[in-house]
Amino acid sequence: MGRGRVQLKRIENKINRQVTFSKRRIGLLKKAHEISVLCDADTAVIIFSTKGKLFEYATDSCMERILVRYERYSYAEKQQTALDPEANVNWSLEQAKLKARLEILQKNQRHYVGEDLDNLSLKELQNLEHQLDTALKHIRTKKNQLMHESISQLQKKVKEREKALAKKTQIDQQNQVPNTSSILIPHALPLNIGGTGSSAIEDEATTHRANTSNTSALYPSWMLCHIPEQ
Amino acid sequence: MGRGRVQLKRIENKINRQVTFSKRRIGLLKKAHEISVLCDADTAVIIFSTKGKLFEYATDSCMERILVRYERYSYAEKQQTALDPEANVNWSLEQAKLKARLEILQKNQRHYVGEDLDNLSLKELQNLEHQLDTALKHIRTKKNQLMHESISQLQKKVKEREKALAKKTQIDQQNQVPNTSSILIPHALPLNIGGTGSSAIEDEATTHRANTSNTSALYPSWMLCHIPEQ
DNA sequence: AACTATTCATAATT
DNA sequence: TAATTATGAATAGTT
Repeated sequence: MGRGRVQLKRIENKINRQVTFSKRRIGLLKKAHEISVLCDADTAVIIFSTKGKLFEYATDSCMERILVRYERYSYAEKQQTALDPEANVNWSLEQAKLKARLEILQKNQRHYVGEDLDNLSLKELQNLEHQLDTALKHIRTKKNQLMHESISQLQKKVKEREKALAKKTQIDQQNQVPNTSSILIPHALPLNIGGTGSSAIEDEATTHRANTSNTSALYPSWMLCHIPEQ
Repeated sequence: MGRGRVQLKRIENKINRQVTFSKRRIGLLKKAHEISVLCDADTAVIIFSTKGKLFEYATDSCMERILVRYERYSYAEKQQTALDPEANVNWSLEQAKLKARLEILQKNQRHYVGEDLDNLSLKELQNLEHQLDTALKHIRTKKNQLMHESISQLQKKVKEREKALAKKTQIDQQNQVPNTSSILIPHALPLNIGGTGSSAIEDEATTHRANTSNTSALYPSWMLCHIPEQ
């Protein structure tokens, strides 16, 4: 990368090594974060510089959780881990971190339902507004999609019934039973599946705007972490 | 990288996610090795796939050494002593509960930002829509309130300055220095305070954000640790 | 699994 | 120390 190919051996020039370390460290942590988010992976990176300074990344900012998971994974080979006093420490740390995260999430949650707004700045309020606006657009898009699907299905059913009735009528007539007075002719269904008082058409207009809007870079990425699928 | 820009969010397509995971996993481990060799750093990478499979890299292939070093480095945070085994059980139970709550909250959180909507029913979508709609109203009310407050303050300041200038002018005239041509007469502020769309204040905030943080849009905040290495 | 068209990362340079 | 730039690497989408 950069000017010229790079040899995979220790950079002897101290300055260059330091500079390269800084750059690559950032790159490595960034990529760890990316695979974590993109691929739903639990990732931890630990880097000690030559001088012993620590840099780290962990999915959800919770290194201990991943390290515990790591230790547990290789538990089969080391039966002692569970009895190790240090494991206890890890547990309590994990506990504290979980609680902290819970609190943050709960606080955010309240913001998302429009509560506890008093301590927010104008800028924060604007961010929140934008975020919810975007979310609403997504939701309405999805809702519309579902409604259209269900309408299509209903219409399909109606047509089927219409056909069946027509056929039956024909048969009845052939059988010289010309009693058609009781045949029910289906009409178009009176569909008015509105959302929050707004009409479907209005929603659709909103939807189109949603499709073109940019949603990335709005949320703090940690808060959006997915639920592990296992 | 590759065809088109990639946005930092979970890849929903399972196949694509799996493929990307394989590729990026290799890339990440390779880069970990490179920084390790080039910059003489002690590096460890742990990756759990969605399905729980473990992948790892450690300088000199000795993960335990690095993990021990890590624990030692952050030992200051863990002053807690070992607990009796009974407490341990309770803790793990507590842990499980916390995690369950966290997962629920996280799932909700995603809904609140308009993601992961695929498994929701029409009714759930409508509820969500209503909830967010209400929240948005609260938020906008609060925002408007804040903006009005700040406007009042600004107008107050303007008036004060107006007064001061008027006074000074008077004094100048009394002192036979009739130079009033350069006096700036403040006008009413051009205020255009809308709800959602494009208010002057909103635009200004946005502009400011763009100017000051064009790098932090690219890198998550944790990555922007500008502490130079000692 | 192999192949590009692109974007990204970064070594060298300023 | 911080930008800029030329260049090699990584990789998303495709076959």
